Amino acid sequence: MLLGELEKQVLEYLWKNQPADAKQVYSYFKKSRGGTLNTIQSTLERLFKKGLLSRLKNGHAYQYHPKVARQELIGQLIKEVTHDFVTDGENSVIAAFSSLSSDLNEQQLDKLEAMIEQQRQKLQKASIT
Amino acid sequence: MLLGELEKQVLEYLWKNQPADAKQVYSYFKKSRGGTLNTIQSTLERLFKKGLLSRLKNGHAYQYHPKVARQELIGQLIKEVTHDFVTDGENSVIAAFSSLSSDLNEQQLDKLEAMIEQQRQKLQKASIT
DNA sequence: TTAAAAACCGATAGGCAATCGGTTTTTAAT
DNA sequence: ATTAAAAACCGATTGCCTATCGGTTTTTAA
Repeated sequence: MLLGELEKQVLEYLWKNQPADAKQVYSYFKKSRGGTLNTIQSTLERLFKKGLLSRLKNGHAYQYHPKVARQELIGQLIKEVTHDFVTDGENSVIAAFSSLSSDLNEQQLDKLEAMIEQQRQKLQKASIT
Repeated sequence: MLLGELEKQVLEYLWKNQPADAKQVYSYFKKSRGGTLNTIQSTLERLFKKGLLSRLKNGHAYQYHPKVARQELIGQLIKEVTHDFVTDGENSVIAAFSSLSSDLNEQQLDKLEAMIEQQRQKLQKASIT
């Protein structure tokens, strides 16, 4: 899934201000980047079609809600972008790690290990069931 | 950096058969997907412009070499695709992990921990110097 | 010197984000 | 009910990029 620049920015906005209608989103971007309400509307429409937003009529205007969380989207994007290069049983995270491990400092390594531990717990519980 | 389908496939080929000239690459793809030599040539040209390949004249034809390793490219792509969504001091790997950890089984967690340990060693050595 | 091989150039098709004018539909106020 | 405003909806355009390929120029080797 390719996300345009405006799409990304609108997503960010919605993660912080949810829900919002086109007008609200527009009033936020108007200052910084101009454009028309219509542009925001079709951007929201595109994000909706991509399944990244849900929407409900509230009065006359749609209220848009993010349908995926930031982390979730990041994960999805990583999977997509790596998919063709990640072979056999290799996992994207493993691939990501071996590519990017040199960017990590000790605190981040600690954090990662803590998360691994968490995941181990989950697997443990699942295996008992 | 957006990579087209053919670009990805050509890259894969070059990682396995390096170096190669357009003709060689073409003779490989000819069977499976048809097309003309020219298509392969301009694909190689595009990859070259993107800095993913280097090339040297050998006789009359360019010899193309991958300039980035697979892991390296994966890392680069992940960074790009996550860049806009990864905030403050958060690292892409960390973000990736929290999104994708549930995909990992015990063996993979082991592997990841081993890699973390490796990275710790590196940091250790670097801090001594 | 010349024929073949390869690079180079240019054009076209197709896909997608961004943009925006104009039309239709919906809503709410009179 | 009527109508004016608001919002959705539609369609067209621009710009960027990959893929594709015909044709021309350059290079090389016989």
